[in-house]
Amino acid sequence: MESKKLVLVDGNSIAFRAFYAMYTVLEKFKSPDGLHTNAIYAFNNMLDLILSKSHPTDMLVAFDAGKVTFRNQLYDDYKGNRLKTPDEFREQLPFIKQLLAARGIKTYELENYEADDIIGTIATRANKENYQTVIVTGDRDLTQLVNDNTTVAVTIKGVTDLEFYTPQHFQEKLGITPQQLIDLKGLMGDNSDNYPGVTKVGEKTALKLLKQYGSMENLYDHVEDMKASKLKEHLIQDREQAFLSKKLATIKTDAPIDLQISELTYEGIQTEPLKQFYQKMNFQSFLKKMTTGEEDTATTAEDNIKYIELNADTVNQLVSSKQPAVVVVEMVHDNYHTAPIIGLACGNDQGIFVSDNLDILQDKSLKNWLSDAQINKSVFDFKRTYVALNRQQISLAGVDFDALLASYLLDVNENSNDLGQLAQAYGYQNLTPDNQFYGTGAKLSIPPHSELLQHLAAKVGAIQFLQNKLPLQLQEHDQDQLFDDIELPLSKVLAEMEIAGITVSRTTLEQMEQDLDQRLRDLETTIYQYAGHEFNINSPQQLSTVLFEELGLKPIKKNKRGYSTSVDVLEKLQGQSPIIAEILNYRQVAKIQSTYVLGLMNSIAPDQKVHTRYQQTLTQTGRLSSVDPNLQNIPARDEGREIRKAFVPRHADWEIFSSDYSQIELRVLAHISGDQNMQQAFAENYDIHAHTAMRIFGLDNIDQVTPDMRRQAKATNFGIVYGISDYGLSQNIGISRKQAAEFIAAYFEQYPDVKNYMDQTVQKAREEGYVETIMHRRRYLPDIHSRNYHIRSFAERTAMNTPIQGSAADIIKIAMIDMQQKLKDEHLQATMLLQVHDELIFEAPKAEIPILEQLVPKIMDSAVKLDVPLKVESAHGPNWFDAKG
DNA sequence: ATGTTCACG
DNA sequence: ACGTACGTGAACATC
Repeated sequence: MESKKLVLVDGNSIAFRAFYAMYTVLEKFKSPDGLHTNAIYAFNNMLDLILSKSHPTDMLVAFDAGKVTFRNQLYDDYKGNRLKTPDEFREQLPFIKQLLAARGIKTYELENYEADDIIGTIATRANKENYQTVIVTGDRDLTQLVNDNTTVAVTIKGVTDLEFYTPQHFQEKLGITPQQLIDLKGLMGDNSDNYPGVTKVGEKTALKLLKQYGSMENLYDHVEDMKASKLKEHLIQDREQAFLSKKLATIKTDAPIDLQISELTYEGIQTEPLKQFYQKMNFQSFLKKMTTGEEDTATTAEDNIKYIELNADTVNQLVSSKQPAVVVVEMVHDNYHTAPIIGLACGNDQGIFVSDNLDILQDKSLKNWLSDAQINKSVFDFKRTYVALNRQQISLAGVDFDALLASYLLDVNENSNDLGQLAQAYGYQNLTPDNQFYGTGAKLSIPPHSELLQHLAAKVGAIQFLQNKLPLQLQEHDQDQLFDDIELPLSKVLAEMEIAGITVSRTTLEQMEQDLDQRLRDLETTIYQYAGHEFNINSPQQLSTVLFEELGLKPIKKNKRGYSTSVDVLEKLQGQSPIIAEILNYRQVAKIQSTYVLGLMNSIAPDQKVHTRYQQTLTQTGRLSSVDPNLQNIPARDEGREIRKAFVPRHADWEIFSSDYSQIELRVLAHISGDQNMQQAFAENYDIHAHTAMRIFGLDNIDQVTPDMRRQAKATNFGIVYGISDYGLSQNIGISRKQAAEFIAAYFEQYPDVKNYMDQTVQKAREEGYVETIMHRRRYLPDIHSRNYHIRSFAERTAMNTPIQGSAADIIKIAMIDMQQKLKDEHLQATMLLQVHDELIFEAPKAEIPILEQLVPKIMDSAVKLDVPLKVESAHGPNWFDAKG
């Protein structure tokens, strides 16, 4: 007999997962009549996956019928802590049912029962008729139904990443049988369904008890024999509660369902209705898949785009128009300071003009057109385009839209930095992503002439498409100012800083290299002597063998591969063996040598400068990052600081000048929380850490604060900014967790509105799905809804930290734009070279230093108006090392 | 390709 | 009951 295969889907649970899996694109997925479609889309993806994987003969999607079920009669507060489901989700449910109808899949719901019970009942009936059953759900509770004929697929991440529970897998994972799951839930309760279990019994304890006693019934039969303990008391105390919880956890297998298995036959799609449905939802990719019958191989169609080859004959047609245009400068490699340009594409009302012959860039009329500020232009990645054209002595002007910057502001997760991917995410299907078009790594190659030109033309098409979508969304997010007045102007400032570059003295580095090399040899010799043999000190694995096996030291911390040998571990081992100090020293010196001395030398350009690239569309908070090389993590403390001596001005008789914001993040916190006590401390220019110490230690006078108190208060201030936890603080300053908790409580008592800010921000993230900076920079935090404590807590700390870190980033960005303008207006030779989060670094003729000492702090102070003053400190010297106050 | 360690704010 | 400080990039070893 041919075996029958049944798929049962937990409709509400999967739909809910689908909604949050695509939460960040909520506003991008809308049907023409304004309906949100993200959950419908993701749900459909899941259906495609499960159908292609399981090939069912029969299928049913079960839904919850309403809020109240028989479980509420057993226990009033069942699911009592559930938040109201968002409207954007609820409006999609009826359409998911429509989708299922068009796909020929039965749905079912039943008054008074949950979808679980429908599934449990049908699965049980199917077992009797020799079906192979697969249950798809986001709810682990359903794994109690697992048996030899029933597999449960639980979503891990999103809705297409599934974990398949068979009896074996279940056993391996939990060490009990699927049937024991209800005993487990009875003992430990369930937070998300809001029923209690036994006090102080969690998963670990419950599993231990079940492995010993087998079932709750047997456990309670023998509970009196247990030796006296808190656990025993709790078990006895909560007996009734535990059995109630077990009952709540038990899925019905005999619900009164008037549906025969024979009615569940999967009929396959109803072509016309499904097509119409996709059209109504604007699901272009699903439509395409239907009509072409192709699988999901990026079915782009670049040849839909018409273009004209750009050459001496056609260039006049392009530049004759003053109409808005799109400009694309193509380079395959990341580093646009050095990458060869392989193509150019320009589009306007005259058509799309494309060339892979770079001689055209020497054309006078084209150059003038590109640098004409009166002609509005759109690009993807202004900074990259500007720097590349600058290498051809062309000063690109008139750019008023950058699709890369816009997409980043709309959603900081959208940082693939690829136009094709971005355009596809917004529904434009005519551009192949670059990694696919050119290949990656060893397979990277440039396709032949005509294909390349077609690809460039498609890029112009994609930018034109995005230009019609993204500005409206920026407006909806209230991000016009952030885009027009901050990110786009900043992009040019950064380009100029990168092009300027900072001079690095090769001879200084070579000298350091010699010295460090000798020291490394000496340290190696000593370490080998202590160890008794040679080994690779850089290998954590080999080092841990030497320390923890051969020398018999006690491991402190584990990591995935074995025992940790990180600094904090080694510091705790100090004194137990003389080898430790030598290793710590070796690590430090080796780091300086390999990353900074040798690494930096490798990135010095022929002009003796290093030209970093600032990533403007990468971080989740709005900060910049710096790559190739990273000039934002040059050592600033201890011995490594010496490296800064190699960073020098480009002319003799010039100096390096540096200004930094003092405690900008705490000042931002004082501002946005509105906390009067903290604001007053800044208004009076108190030593903020000492002042905090005085408050949390309950002292009357700041003179009573000891250095150690100040140190602890300082760490607490930092902790607050990071979204504090008692554990984190205790680790950082080496106190007990309880003490740390007391610190935090005292802190919040002294700064009550800081506490309010933290609570409100987390609440806002839950309600709106995102948090914002003072300039409306936005970060979505879908994990704030996670059922996983760890993931959720992380999102909560992020919610607290991001507005603080991100607003500080906003402020220095404004200061940079103002500063660059001021340098120009005042005709100063001084050049802004680097930004290190709260610090700006310049080079300038000595004669201009007194001017900068006035000007830079003034501009930085007045970048924004906060309820607390900003404070800027400056220093200067013959190199970066000496330009430190 | 991924994890560990360590440099910065 | 559980396991964490927030944001980055580079070198190196190991998979």
